[in-house]
This record gives sequence, structure tokens and C-alpha cells, in this order.
Amino acid sequence: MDDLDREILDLLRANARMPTSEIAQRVGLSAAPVARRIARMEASGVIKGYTAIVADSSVGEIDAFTEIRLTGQTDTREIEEIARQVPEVQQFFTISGDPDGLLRFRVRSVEHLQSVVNAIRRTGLVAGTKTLIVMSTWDRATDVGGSGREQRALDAP
Amino acid sequence: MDDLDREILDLLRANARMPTSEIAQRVGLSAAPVARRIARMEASGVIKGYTAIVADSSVGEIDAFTEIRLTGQTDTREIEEIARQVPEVQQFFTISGDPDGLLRFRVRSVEHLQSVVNAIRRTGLVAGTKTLIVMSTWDRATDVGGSGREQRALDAP
DNA sequence: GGTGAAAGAAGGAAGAG
DNA sequence: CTCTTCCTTCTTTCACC
Repeated sequence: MDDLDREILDLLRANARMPTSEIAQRVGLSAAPVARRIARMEASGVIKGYTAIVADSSVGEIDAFTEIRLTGQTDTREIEEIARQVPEVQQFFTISGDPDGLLRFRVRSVEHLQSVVNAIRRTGLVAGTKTLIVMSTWDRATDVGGSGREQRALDAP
Repeated sequence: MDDLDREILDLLRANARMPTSEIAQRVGLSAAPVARRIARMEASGVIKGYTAIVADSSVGEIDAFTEIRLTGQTDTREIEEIARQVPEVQQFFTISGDPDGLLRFRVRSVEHLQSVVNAIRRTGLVAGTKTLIVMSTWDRATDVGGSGREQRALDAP
């Protein structure tokens, strides 16, 4: 993991479908070593995957978050069990503090939302939930003009 | 937007780097119409982009969410202004209810986290913040075994 | 939506620094 | 040990049916 790897990661975060040859050109290498670096990062788990960012509303779906508070004796790792039981859950985050976790899911309607929230409660693992319905989303990685380095302003703490 | 488009979306969500030829094979079409459909969805804004999912901890970064409550007179669309002023912000979500928004960002350290939270407060747009530090993440789209259709359990409300 | 040809990208092998 | 340069194979893209 050197600076070149981090540059490659930034470019892939901005556009996961960017050809290796273009990445190579931007970081000042030829294509072969870039491909090898990407393969290495995929194998080592630094890169967990590539995904398309879809405007849920244009597919007629609702994007929502549910904060969950686990029951006293529940290990935070059991949040995975909720995701397993509720197939609408797309992502979860284990949180240090309050709440204990954040679930993100997509539903087709408000009725469907209700049934998903109830399914989460029915797992018996959660002491309480609070659901946040997303009205709009924005992502720097895919925003226009965001074409590389300016996406990582992590240099100035 | 027909069922074929939705299948293609599912496959791209699961693996944005999947070759068009393989998508074509899975949905039972040839490569050319699949490429046309993807291009159309990109142009119409259904597909907003493609991104790599990176294990932040392996890059030595902290992933965090901050719930924000806006000051009384602030339009929810001004959350965009916060993202513009605080370059560490990677994503934001406009929420219906309480809180008004959710910001997601990456930082290098706890000190850096503090400075970002303060930068958010300093915008003058927020009445309050609550920050959630992510300990672990999971994403169905990139989870092993998630190879297509079973990711969309949206059929049974 | 399918087909076929041209342009381009990916992956592998050999060699230079 | 890592980058570069080819070379082959596969993919994408564009014409047109």
C-alpha cells in the first residue's frame, strides 16, 4: 500500500469502470503493473468490490436507513444475522456508541417499508429502531467535476 | 425501464466491472443491446456512476456518519453547501423527519474527525450534530454468494 | 434485438533496470 | 522485485440487417 495504490483506489472510487489503461496513464505507469496492483488489492481485501450507483427513485424504490439499538445481551456482530433474515437490507454498519448499528435498505412502497421495519423488530435482536427515509442522495465519487485528486482532502487534518 | 433493465442494474450493482458480454449471457441477450441499455440508463441518470468499495480501515482511515439537524430557516437543499465546504464529506442523504440529513465521510484520525465535525458546525447551517463511528461494514451487493437475483427480495411486501 | 468487422482493452510472457 | 514492451485473446463499439 503505497501512494500509487492510493491514487489507483481514488480513481476506481470515482469510476469503477475506468479502463486499466486510463488509470495507468493518470498515475504515470503502464497498464500491466496497474492491473497487478488492482489484482493484489482485490485479493488482499482492500478492494471489496465494485458497484453501480443507481437512482433508486427512478426505479420506483425508496431508500431508507434504520438505526438499531440492540438488546442488552446481543453482540454487535449479530447485526449480520438481521441482514441475513431481512433480504431487503443492502448494507449495514456496526457503530461505536448509540445507536449500535445502521441498516440501509430499499423498498417498493411505504407498506413494504413498514413490513421491513417489523421484520427487523421481529428478529428479537433489537431493542428499538428509528427509521430515516432518504429524500435525496449525493455522492462525491460520482459527482461531475470530481475527476481524481480533489476527492481526497485528507491531507489537512 | 423494463424487467431486463432491472436485471442488468442488479448485476451491475453486484459487480460494476462485469463485462457487458457476461451480463448479456446472464440476461439472455447479446452484448450489443445490453451495451445500448446501459448507455441509455447512464444518459437518463438511472445509473449515476460506478464505484469501488474499499475497506477504509486497511487504508488507515475512519468511516463515520454525522446526523445533522439544520437551523430553523435552512432549506434541506443547503446540505449540499456543507458537502461543498467540507471536502472530507463523501456522501450525504437528505432525510424526511429527524434528523434532517446524514453526512458520511472518511478521516485519517480521531483528531481529524474532530476537525471535520467542527467544520460542519462552523458552516452555521446546522443546529446540532451526532456522529456515529463505523466499526465494520457489510454490503450485500459485494457479499460472496450474492450473484444476482436473490439480492432483490422486493417481490414480497 | 441481432450480426459482423474494426478498434481497443485485458492478461500473460519475456526482458531491462 | 517492479516496470516496460510486446503479443494474443477477449471485449467493446459501430456500422447495418
